[in-house]
Amino acid sequence: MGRGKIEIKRIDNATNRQVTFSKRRSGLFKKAKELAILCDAEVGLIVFSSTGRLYDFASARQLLGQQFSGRDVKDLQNLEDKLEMSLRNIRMKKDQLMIDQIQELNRKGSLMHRENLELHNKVNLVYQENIELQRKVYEQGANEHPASSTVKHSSLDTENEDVLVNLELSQPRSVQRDKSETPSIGETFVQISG
Amino acid sequence: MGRGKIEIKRIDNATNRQVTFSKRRSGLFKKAKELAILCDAEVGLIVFSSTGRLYDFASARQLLGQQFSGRDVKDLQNLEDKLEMSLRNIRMKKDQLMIDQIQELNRKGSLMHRENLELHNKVNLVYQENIELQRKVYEQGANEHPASSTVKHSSLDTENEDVLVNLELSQPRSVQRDKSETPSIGETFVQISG
DNA sequence: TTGTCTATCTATAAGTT
DNA sequence: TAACTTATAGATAGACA
Repeated sequence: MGRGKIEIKRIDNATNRQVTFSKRRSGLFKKAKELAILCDAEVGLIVFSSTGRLYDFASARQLLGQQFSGRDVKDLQNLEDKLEMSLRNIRMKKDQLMIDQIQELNRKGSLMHRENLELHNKVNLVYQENIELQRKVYEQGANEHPASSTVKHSSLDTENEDVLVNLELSQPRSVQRDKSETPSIGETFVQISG
Repeated sequence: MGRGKIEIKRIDNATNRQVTFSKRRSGLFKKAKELAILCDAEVGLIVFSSTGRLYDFASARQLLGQQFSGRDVKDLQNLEDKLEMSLRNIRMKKDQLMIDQIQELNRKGSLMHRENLELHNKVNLVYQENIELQRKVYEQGANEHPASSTVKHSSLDTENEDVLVNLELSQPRSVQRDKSETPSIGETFVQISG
């Protein structure tokens, strides 16, 4: 229904596909609503785009199953079975997703922990170096300007254990990255839901 | 989209409504399928006519929820909740329907039982009458043709209890009647599913 | 009822902004 | 990218078989 006739097969061009999806989806929902009104029918429609977005419609402002006076037991049993199977599938998928994400979080957590240990060692080294430098500066200063010794100890002057704990508990920056992108060390956080 | 434009409101004429339902339903399902194919989307469509007939379509030959790699946990939780509520509603409706039908069966069963008792009494009466008649015939025959006494006892010549049991266990004729029609006594059977 | 016909209305593909 | 435009394909209301 347009300038040209199109074959009914997956549209290759992603942009065209998205545009057509948007147009046809709104057309479909419109027609579903019209059918419900014109013919006094119950209509339920659910659409997932290929990118995972959800669109749905149910006539009569009520969930499936709130008015089935006309249905017989066999039909209802059938519907119940289908819904139960869908429910099982969705639960499984959801559980798997959560398990995956927990594993991923654990993996990245342990990476971060290793990174923290390394940073801790680095800090320790720099700290020792610093003390050494300060000592030298102090000795030099004592020789040349005995009265102007003002180089203070920095905040690094704490227990090593404290430094490590602070690093582990630090808040992640807000992340919204493509999953396929390889995260650099120090950006290993995962969001549970979108 | 036809000879005239129509307003989107319930079609009053039942015949027109049915015809329009049939046409538009097939159009809707066609478009749902096209959307699924053209745009690589998951589409689920379910329609109940006002007379209670069910039509449905789900893309990709699988039940809702068998391929949701792209979905996040929040969406799936949402879907799970909706399906669970639908399931509860359908179960309740089904259970109520079955309870109603069991009650109806009990009611009609007790009617039948009463009817059987009455029939039993009637049979008893007729049987006694029969015995009386046979006796008279025998006495008459003995007077006129002593050698030709051939009137036999019929199959009614059984224990009363047996007669009653047989009546209660008799097979119903096949019934497919409108529920609103008042059944005559002796046709009080109910079908569980259509 | 169920299908066919066809004038007319609607949806939309491709193009434009 | 999203919103308009427009020519054309597609859907369908009403009539009839």
